[in-house]
Amino acid sequence: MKEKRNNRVSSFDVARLAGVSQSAVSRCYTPGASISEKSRAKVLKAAKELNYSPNIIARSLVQKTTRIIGVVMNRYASPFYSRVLGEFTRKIQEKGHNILLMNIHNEQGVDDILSTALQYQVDGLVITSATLSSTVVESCLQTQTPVVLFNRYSMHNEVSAVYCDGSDGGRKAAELLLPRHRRFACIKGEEGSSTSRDRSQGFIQAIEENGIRDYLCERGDFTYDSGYAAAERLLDRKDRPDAIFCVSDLMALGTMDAARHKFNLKIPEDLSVIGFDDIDMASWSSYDLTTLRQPLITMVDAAISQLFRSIENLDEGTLVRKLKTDLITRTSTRHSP
Amino acid sequence: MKEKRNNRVSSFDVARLAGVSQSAVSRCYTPGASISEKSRAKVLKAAKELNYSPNIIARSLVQKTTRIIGVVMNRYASPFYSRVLGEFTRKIQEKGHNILLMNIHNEQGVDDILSTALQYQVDGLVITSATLSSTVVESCLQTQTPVVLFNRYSMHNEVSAVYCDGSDGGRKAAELLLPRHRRFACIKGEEGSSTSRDRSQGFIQAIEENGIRDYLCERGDFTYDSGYAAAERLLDRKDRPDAIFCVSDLMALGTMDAARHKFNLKIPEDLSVIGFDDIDMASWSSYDLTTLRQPLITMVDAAISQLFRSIENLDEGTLVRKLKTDLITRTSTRHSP
DNA sequence: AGATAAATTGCATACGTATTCAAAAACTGT
DNA sequence: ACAGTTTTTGAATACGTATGCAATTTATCT
Repeated sequence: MKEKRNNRVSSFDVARLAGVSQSAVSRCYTPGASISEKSRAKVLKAAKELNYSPNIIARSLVQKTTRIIGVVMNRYASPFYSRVLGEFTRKIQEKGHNILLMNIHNEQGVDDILSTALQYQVDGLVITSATLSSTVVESCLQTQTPVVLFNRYSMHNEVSAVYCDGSDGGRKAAELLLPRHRRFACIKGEEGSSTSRDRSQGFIQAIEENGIRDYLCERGDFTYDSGYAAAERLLDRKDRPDAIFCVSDLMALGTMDAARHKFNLKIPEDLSVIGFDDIDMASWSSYDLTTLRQPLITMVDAAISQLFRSIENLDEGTLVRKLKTDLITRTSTRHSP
Repeated sequence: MKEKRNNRVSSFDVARLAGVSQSAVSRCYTPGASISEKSRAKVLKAAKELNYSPNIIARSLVQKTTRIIGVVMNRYASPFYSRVLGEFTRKIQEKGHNILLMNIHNEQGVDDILSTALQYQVDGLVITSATLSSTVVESCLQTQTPVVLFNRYSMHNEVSAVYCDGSDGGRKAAELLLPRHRRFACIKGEEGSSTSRDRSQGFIQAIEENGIRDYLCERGDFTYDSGYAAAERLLDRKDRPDAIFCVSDLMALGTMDAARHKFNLKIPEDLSVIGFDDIDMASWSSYDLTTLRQPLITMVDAAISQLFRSIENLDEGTLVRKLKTDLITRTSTRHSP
């Protein structure tokens, strides 16, 4: 079976029909190339007749540029990352490039995925969900493929990155809660997650600096359900917390639902909850969640412009940009006005 | 500036280092090709030393297959479509293919987007958010690019499609609500949306068949905010409805929040709300929304397997699959047990 | 018109791989 | 050891485009 389709029309076909050379038809599709109006007209007419359009794969081979950006993600079921992806595609398409979307399922397949991205000769790489092995970094350097990490950063600054200061965000959360609460808790994400680590560390450090040592910690995996479950464990205790910081909004929403519907607690009277991200749902009136907003648009802008600077002028160095979160106070927390 | 990078290592480089021909190194990466263990070892050693891996773009040119599937979407901020996208990427990657993600912003740019997808010589096309112009259909036929529409269908069955029976879903919603309610309303999506049209028609037809004529209609755009706003308009009336069918869950959630927090209504005592999709949030305990579940996994499976059947064996015809929704009854509606 | 400059054209080649084909090498059984 | 068979090999070519270059045409100016 599987007959190869050789019925694609090539530039030679339209050249023959138009009575010009193949070069001419190519030049017709190359902005700024030297071609007379007369030939252009003939070519376009023939092209339309045959329904021709240039084969980008072949073009990429000779031009050594595919106009493809690899975007590596995982869990974009998450509202935050699904908006991030939306912004990236919008911006990248605006720049006349296209997106090879690569999903990472288990952290161990990362190298394979990135290597196939490189095999597709992508012009650049956006990575939101993986730490790069040194092998991969080396491959990117060798092939001179610009890379920008999004909400990740590498310890040694050998690759560009844009991310949010999670530690500072956690600290802001603590500072908001400290005055009016007594028993603090934190719901973190997976052990290996750097974002979870930074955010919770900032929070914990700040409350420890205020002499508080007996705070509680639970772990989730950034999902609503895991937040709900973690909250159940916390609120079941007799020394239940009266303030919970969740390292993601989704877990915070789960926490609120557990508190209200399973434990019949009033928010914020009995319990303050604070999240991280500022996803759409945080502002829904059922939740009205106080949270640390990641400046999503700014972050994507920064990542994209850094990436394209590197693409257009390869000898530029790496750049790491750390942005601050904005504290968005809503009614899920008790706090001074 | 913009120096072309000619430092990529090619099969010739590793051939030279390994002391074999370029053909040999190519065969090393072609499963089933005829090559001795001895040469293979030499090649792999050299390849590793030079950190070589084959250029898929060049390979695609000769093999006439890119192993790329174009996926065309819009508004994947929406939880439903972001899960759809997640499933598609997972399945497509499992099959050893990759995804060219194309976002549609305004319905008029569709042709451009699809035509660039074709220029990239994609092996197949999944389209979730656009109706195809006849020009595009023709291009796909000419290039023999398999296409499958997702939650869209074309009137003339000339292209494969997988979608959900929206009309039947709307009817089920009506049947659930009819016994215990008196004033019905429907919140639709944009005028041009076929999914909105089917779902609302099914609903309206069913209640009309029961002799009810004075139902209300409002329009949103599938978002939470638009659902909230539409509900405000409905609930502000003195003849306010006691049952609202929304053609998407997100609008239903907005409706619930408006009812509860702006109008202080009890759900379901004062108002029943029913949605469509069964997104994650529908089952959150703050909402517990009755809804019509689209069998997302089944739908994606069907779409993928149809697509790959066409890819592997081009002479297969088109196939249209219409699936049924499942009514998921939760506590946002009054209904018989 | 003629000389010169400028724009256009087609030829040939390169991009990096897969693959056909004929030649060479490695086996097989006697 | 030898003819016959199978496996492996490298040279040559194709894929569809862009582009450097020399040749040709067209425009410009006196």
